[in-house]
Amino acid sequence: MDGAEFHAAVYDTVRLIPPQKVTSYGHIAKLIGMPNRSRHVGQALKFLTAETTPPVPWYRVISSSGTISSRGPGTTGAQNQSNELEAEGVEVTVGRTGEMKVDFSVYGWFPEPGSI
DNA sequence: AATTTGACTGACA
DNA sequence: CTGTCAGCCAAAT
Repeated sequence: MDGAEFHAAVYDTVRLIPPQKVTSYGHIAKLIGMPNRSRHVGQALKFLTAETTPPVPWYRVISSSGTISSRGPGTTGAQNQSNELEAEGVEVTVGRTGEMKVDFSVYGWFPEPGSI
């Protein structure tokens, strides 16, 4: 599997995430069959943002601790991501420091590899 | 060619 | 709760 196939595998897996559900980078990597490529999942996702067909719901992928990665100062990305999630009906908890969290016990999606 | 970076994770203090 | 450390690897510097 080369870089392009890795990208395609990530996109396909992200598209499998059901509405109103979220999962983590590490689990995406696991589903692909490469549990130690969590960082590259993030790299593949940042390369998106452009309109793809069909679209990739990248905003349903967050860190394993249930928090949305801030990626840079300002209200870029992360704020938009929480907006998208709330639009889907996912409850996003925001603390006083701007921390954005999603309750995995309610919205988490972690199927076993091979069950999909 | 060598070093650093990064939308990460898990374990531990 | 916060912070540190090690493991991971393609891409960027």
